[in-house]
Amino acid sequence: MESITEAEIKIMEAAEKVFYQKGKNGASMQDIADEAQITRTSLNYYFRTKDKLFEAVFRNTLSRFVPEIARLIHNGRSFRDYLTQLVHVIIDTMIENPQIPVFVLQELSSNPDRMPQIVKELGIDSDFAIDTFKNDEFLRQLPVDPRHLIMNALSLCIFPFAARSMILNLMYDGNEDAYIRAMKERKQMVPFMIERMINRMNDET
Amino acid sequence: MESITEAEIKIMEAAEKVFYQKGKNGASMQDIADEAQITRTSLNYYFRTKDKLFEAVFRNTLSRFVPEIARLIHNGRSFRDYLTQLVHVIIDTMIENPQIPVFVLQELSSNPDRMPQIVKELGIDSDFAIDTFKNDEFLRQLPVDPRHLIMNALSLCIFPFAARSMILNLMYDGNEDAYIRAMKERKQMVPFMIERMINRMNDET
DNA sequence: AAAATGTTTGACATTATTGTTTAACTATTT
DNA sequence: AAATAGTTAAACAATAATGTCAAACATTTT
Repeated sequence: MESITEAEIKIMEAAEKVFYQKGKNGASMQDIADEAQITRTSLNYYFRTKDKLFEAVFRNTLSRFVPEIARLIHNGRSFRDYLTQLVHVIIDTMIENPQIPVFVLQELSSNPDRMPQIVKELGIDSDFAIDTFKNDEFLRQLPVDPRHLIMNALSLCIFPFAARSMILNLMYDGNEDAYIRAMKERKQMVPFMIERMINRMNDET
Repeated sequence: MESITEAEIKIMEAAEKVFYQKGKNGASMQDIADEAQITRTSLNYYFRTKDKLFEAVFRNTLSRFVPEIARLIHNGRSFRDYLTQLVHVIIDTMIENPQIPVFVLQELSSNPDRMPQIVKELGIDSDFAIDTFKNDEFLRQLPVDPRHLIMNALSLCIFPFAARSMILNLMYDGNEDAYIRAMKERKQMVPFMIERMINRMNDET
């Protein structure tokens, strides 16, 4: 019976906190053990190596939103609907955990293979997704490359969290509530922009 | 006579390469010494500590685009012009050095104080910039919060480089030329979108 | 309660990393 | 060429970090 014990949960929470804050290499096993209030030896007992622990935390992080996105893709809704829903899932997740973007981007950049692997395991088959988009009649008649549309949606959702400290301090004067409020506004604004983008492009090109 | 020697340049180049690749904590002084083909002791001779070396590399990175942006702000052009130029500066810089976004965002997140400090030294006075925007008549009559506009412009420019490996592999099949071409397209597309954003918002709200 | 299983701890071994010192070496100045 | 300043390198010291082991301890099963 392989079930997740209380201790493991406590460790994962501590590890997540420390990894988010200090990054994979900046965090030591001792830091994490301290945060979890156990000895470092116990940490090794549960997760054997730092890399295994990191992988567990990373997978856990991705599992907060990747399965939802997988469902969106496989539900076969229209591209418009898909983008709108995607925006909501992403922004809601990031409001809960603003450090995710840097954490994920950092790992993606220093180890480009791990993430695609896990994403696949969590239910997103990139080939399937690409095929779906390629066969969407709506997309086929769009004068704008849908890849730009997807990039735009992701950019507009994720970047403001990736650059959180700068934006918070420079634009919102360190007022966290104002910052969060702005991020929530974006849940409406981004789909609106995407929509307008598609229409205008249709009009003018 | 404090001038930059050839050795220092060689070291900075090596350090930049290694820091970009492995991050501040992932990179060791030995890694950098190897890359620069000198002994680690020489490295310490020139830069004394790892943190000083990192700071030098970080400042050097910022100096590639921050002064240009500072000039844009102080030239007192209209907000529209400013955003358009900003987009060009950023995308051009990132095409030259796609690893900058993750490098900077990582440091910004783990050490939020260093960057604002250096940015100021490189000529951007954030208070001045904010005042300028606050007094722009065009902005005052806009129905959309200009902070969102700035966030949007930055997001659309920077994120596609921050998530480079994912976008390259999933959307452009690993074809670097196609990826670069797409990024160049965005130099036109992003200002166009910002423009449309402003107009449509005016029309409909 | 004896046995078996699971968990915690302290001690250990190993390696990686950083920064310093001292001596050798090189180039430049006087 | 003697002296000076600048550079390199080997050796050293100190610490930090990882992973393993065996013994102690606790909990559950038989």
